[in-house]
Amino acid sequence: MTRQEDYIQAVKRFNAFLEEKHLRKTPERFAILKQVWQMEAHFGIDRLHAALEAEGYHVSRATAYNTIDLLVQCGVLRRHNFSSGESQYEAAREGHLHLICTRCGAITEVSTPPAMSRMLESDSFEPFRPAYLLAYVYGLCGDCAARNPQKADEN
Amino acid sequence: MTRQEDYIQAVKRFNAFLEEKHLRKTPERFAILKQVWQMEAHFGIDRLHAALEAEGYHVSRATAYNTIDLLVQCGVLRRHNFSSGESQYEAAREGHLHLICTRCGAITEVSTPPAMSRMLESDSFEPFRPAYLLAYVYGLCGDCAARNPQKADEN
DNA sequence: TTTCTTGCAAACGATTTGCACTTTG
DNA sequence: CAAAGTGCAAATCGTTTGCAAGAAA
Repeated sequence: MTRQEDYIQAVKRFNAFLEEKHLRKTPERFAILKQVWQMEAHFGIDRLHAALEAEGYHVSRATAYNTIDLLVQCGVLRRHNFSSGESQYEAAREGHLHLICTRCGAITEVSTPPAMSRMLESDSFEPFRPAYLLAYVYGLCGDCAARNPQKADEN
Repeated sequence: MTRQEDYIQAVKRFNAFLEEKHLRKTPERFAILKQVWQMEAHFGIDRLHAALEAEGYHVSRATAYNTIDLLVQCGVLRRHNFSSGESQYEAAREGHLHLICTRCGAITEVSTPPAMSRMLESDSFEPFRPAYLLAYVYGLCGDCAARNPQKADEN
């Protein structure tokens, strides 16, 4: 699926969500959704807000928070609370997880091993009904591991 | 391994860590580690701090933060940033993941499917050297799913 | 005695909230 | 029109920081 197709799906889904919940379709909400698709993989509210301003489109921070929240609720975005600081968002797509270096904080993405994805489809968690999975592997990135040949800080 | 044995291991590990990093073995640090072992599964700094006060042991919030941080670094504790609010901590133990209800926020733990644990031992992430995994499955808990027979909010 | 720690309180920063004004349905 | 959404600024609240006093090494 292309980025463009993804975006169209996202708009559809957002529309459906707003209708189902009897929420209003304001221009701000769709402007934000559009901007979200122009952002790099991970972004915080601040960068999103700045990007909108840069395009000459002004929305209040409060509205940005509100809308992003709706986008997370309807499954278009995923929220990551990496370090305790700004939350990071990214377009929802399955099949990838985050490798987080405990020494330098670098975050890289890799595709999810199939065993892991399969897990979600099974009934392993009855009566819990899984929708999506967020997984974070902590350890040392290649660079830090090279600098510190002994072993990881944690385990 | 019993809770008691776990605690002894944790103290050992913390000691080794402090020595290796040339950090000091203050009574506050060990009092906090001890209290951590009396807490329920998940706790935040506030509850930890209150529990210490209740036992008549006073440490400043700053020290609590500092020590908890060291305990996370040395692998005795894991930090979870669930909702954007207070971080939650728990004693490190492998083999379990969190089910998070997107409707009511309830969090339950289940043991990790073996396929997932195995993943960590493989070289799947070279050159990244994995130490531990945190995984969160989002969806509807049994109760919320029952109340909302259609489907999950997100996917 | 040197350096690390602690406690306290002030500073920070991300997120939330209250309220008057618009806008959607 | 009624109800919801927006912008703004003030309020929250978890976490961090600066600094003087106290302990570990």
